[in-house]
Amino acid sequence: MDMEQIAKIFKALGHPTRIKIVKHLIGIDTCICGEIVGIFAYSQSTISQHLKILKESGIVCGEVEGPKTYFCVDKNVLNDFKQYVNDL
Amino acid sequence: MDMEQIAKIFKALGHPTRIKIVKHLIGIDTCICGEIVGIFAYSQSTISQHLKILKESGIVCGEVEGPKTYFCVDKNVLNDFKQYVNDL
DNA sequence: ATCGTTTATCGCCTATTAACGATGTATAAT
DNA sequence: ATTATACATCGTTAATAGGCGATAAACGAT
Repeated sequence: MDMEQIAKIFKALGHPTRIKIVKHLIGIDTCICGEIVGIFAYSQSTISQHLKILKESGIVCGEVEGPKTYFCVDKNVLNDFKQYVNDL
Repeated sequence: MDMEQIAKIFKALGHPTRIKIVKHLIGIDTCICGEIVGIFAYSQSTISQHLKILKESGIVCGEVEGPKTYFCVDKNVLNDFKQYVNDL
C-alpha cells in the first residue's frame, strides 16, 4: 500500500459525512444500499458522490445487484490502513 | 476529540507532502524548523502553507523562537488520533 | 412496452486547495 | 542603522471539491 493510496484514504475520510458513512457501514457489517441516503440530510446525488469518493479510495466497495448497489467496507484495506496509522 | 477535529486531521493528512512532513517530524522527534523546506521540491511559501494546515488540524505544533519556528508533532493528539482510527 | 425504483452521472455554481512569487515582519549579526 | 536570515502572509491562478436539481441508465414488476 503506497503513500498515494494512503493519502487518498485520508482525504476520503477528511469529511464528516464520509466518516459517518464509513462508521455506519462498519456497524452493519453486512453490506447495505442507498438507505444511507435516508440517514443524512443530503440529496441522493450528494451521497452518491461521497460513496464514489470512498470507493475510489479503496476503503469501500460496492456491488451492483439489479438496480441496487450494496456497499461495504473493504476489511483488508481498512486493516492495512489502521496498521499504517498505528505505525506512524 | 470530536469528529470535526478528526475529520480535520484526516483532511490534513490527505496530501502526500503533508504525510511526509509529519513522518519526518515524528522521525526526528525533537522539533525542527524550516529545514523542512530543503527536503522538498516546493517553495518556501508552499511548505509554510502545508505546515499551517497541519498546525490548524492540531497534529503539529510550532514554537516561534527568535526568527525561527520549531515544529513538532503533538504526541497527545497523534495518540488520540491513532486510537480513533484503531477503534473504527 | 411501460412504469416505478434505485443509483449514477451531468451541468452548474460557489467555495476551497495547491502552488507560486512577492511582500511583510521579526530577529540576529554586523 | 543596515543587512541578512527565517518565516508568514497576501494576491493570483488553475484545479478540485461540495452541493444541488435534472437527467440517464439499469432493472423488476406489471
